[in-house]
Amino acid sequence: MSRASNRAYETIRSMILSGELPAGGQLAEEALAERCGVSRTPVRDALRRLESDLLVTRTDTQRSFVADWSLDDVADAFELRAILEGRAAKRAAERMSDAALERIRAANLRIAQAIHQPTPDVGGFLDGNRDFHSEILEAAGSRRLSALLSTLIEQPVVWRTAHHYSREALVRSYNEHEELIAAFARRDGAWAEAIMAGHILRAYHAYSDAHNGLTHLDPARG
Amino acid sequence: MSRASNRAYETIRSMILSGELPAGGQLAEEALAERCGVSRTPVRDALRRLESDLLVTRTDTQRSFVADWSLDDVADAFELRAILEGRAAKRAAERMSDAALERIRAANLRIAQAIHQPTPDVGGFLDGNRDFHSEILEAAGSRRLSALLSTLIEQPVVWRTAHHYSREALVRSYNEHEELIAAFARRDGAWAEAIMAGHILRAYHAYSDAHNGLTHLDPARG
DNA sequence: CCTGAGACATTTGTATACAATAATGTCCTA
DNA sequence: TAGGACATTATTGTATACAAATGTCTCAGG
Repeated sequence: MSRASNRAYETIRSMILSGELPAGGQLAEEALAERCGVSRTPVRDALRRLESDLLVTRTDTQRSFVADWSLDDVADAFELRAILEGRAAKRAAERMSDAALERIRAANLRIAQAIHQPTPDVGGFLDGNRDFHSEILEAAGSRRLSALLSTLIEQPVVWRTAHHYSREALVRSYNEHEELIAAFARRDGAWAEAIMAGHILRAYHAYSDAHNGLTHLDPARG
Repeated sequence: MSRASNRAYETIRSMILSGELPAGGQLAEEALAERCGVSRTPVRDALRRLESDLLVTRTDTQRSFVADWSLDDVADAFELRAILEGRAAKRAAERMSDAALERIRAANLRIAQAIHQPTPDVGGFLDGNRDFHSEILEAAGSRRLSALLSTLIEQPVVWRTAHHYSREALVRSYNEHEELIAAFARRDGAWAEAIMAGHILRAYHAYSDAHNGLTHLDPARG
């Protein structure tokens, strides 16, 4: 599944995450093939992968649609993330190498730099954030946990609203990361687990609040 | 992915679970296609699904192999199952309909009948057990939780050793199910969660004990 | 106006051929 | 004999054609 298949996967995935393909919309293989510039074979491959990511659903008659996330689904996903990423943080704290700890520190440093621009660099924040969390997952050393979490971390609704976070919210996130680092430095699994769970659930409520007031979403960042 | 694809999936899956395809063995698409009596296309489909079930792994160069489960992997999987199925039991208890409760009772009744044969009907036990747990998952009403757990419930090593459970072990399992039913009947989520977590972890240790002494596995049941 | 049967269009499933890539073996050189 | 470049073989990736299934529309009959 090298070039064409990955291309189809990335293309379709980003079209879903960006909202270019609307939630609930049907995904016809041939149309996607044309848009991606490949044949149907790699597109089918990509749809399978996206289905296991839960970004795509299939009817009983094998038609594919962009997954439609209800508010309950989002809450559900965050709750599970809190449990599983808490678990990951605990394991990570208990078995973290000094080198891994340094990489995690470095990731949060990049986050700090992204935040303290004249206008916060949200893209940079998201990159750093992804690195931060994936380093922890790596340190946890459980392939299974990684596999389970991979289906929970990418959520279209969240992705699309990330740009609306205020600088204050970004700073709060940074501070929680610092606290996590302190827990890791002390190899305190229980502490790390508690902070991580809180971190995820706070993020959920930030998302949730933003969606109670905002019915229209301004695509401009900042 | 109707007939041929499902057939390939079921065939390969059962060959893996039964041990006919040895752990670590390579899975060449064409060879599998021939054994399944279909072309490579549905086989590739099946391999993808099996990969997301973690029954198959792929190298960085896209060669497929039967997943090789280390003891740590098994422990890991059981631990996650305990957490997630505990969660499912809690949610189920909190929102269970009377009808669902009845179906769960019925499943455990089938288990009782399977156990109390002259020689215990292990196949019947496994069927009832699967129904019991999947009814709970259904009642929990979280598609995400179901999706996550589906990758954890089928484990080749466990599957292959199920036939070695003593009648006593089967009865213990039945009794724990009865206790779960009591928790459901009272809609006590915390109780249900605790029992379920214990139930899964006990099953893990039963498996683990069986594998400390047994290096050779007798295929005969009973 | 509703309903259902049937023709037609659309979409997905499978087989096959060929291209691209990875693994393996061979032979030459140092 | 060890090691490396090259040829050979095996395996996977992609495109395409066609088969099967599903969805849609029309129109007759009530």
